[in-house]
Amino acid sequence: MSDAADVLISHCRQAGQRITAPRRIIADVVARADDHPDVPEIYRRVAEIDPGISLSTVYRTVKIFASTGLVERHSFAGGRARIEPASEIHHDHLIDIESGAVIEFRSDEIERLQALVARELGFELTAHRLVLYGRPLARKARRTRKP
Amino acid sequence: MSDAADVLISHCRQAGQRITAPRRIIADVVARADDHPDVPEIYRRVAEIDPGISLSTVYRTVKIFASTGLVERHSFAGGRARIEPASEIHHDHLIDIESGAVIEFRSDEIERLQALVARELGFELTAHRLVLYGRPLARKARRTRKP
DNA sequence: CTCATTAATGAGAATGGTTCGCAAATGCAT
DNA sequence: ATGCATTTGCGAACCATTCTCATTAATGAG
Repeated sequence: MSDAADVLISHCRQAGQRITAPRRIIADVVARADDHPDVPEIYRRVAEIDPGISLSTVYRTVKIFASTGLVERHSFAGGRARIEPASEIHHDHLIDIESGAVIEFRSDEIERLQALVARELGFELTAHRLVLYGRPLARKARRTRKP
Repeated sequence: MSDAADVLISHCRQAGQRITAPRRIIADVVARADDHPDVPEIYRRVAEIDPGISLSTVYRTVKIFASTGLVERHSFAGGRARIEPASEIHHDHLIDIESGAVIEFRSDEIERLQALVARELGFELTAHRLVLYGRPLARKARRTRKP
């Protein structure tokens, strides 16, 4: 049981939610996920630990976690929501269009400009979603192999 | 029949697609839409003109238009794809979290930084999606009513 | 203009993610 | 321990989207 999972369950308790076995397991699976799984995938992982837990419960629990802000629901592609444990530091995503891999990044400069743009439009920026799509550059100057 | 619709159908023809009555109508509805409707909504508008056109056909036709690049499919919120006729000049979107309204904007500065960030990560930026969410600022200096 | 060819359509079924409703099971304060 | 409100599991329901397939229609050749 990771500490991140502990944080999730303790927040649950503070929110007046009951701590149940399914929630512990789902918290653990979500907390240790580093690959932005969608809910069906989380369900698969949860099922490996306890096959009795229903898909509904996974959806419900993920929704609860998301409402505490400790877990984020993104929607990169076709409909399904992809989940990640929220980190203190905000980041955006870059999708490798060849492999589908999700790379996290952060640019304070871009963040700053976003707030600025929003303000110019007469809005207070409350959230944003930035996803870049890119093709890996031919890496001629790589230094992981000898020449 | 707007000229934008004409552009759509002529592109269709050039792509070897047949020009049919349903496609003409759907092209017209999409071309004159300025509010990012989703497909079911486009279907509703199409049905007002010709109730015989099926939802399947609307989906198929929108997909064709999207493949020509003349129409864009965004996914701002829960699952459904929202459609807009593509303009020459790229823009991003700001969502008014109170009204749900979609405001279009453009920031060359942000665009430039995105390409830069991608390159630093070892990618050639091929596309991006930026959506800002904001709350309207209290407009103290409004001048639409007298004091 | 007529035909044959072949793509497009309509209607409905199928899919896949997500939510709902409800009876049965369970956490938790007492 | 016990009662009761919260959760769960299961299946049905939903919604957007895609697929199937028989029927219809657009297009190019003659």
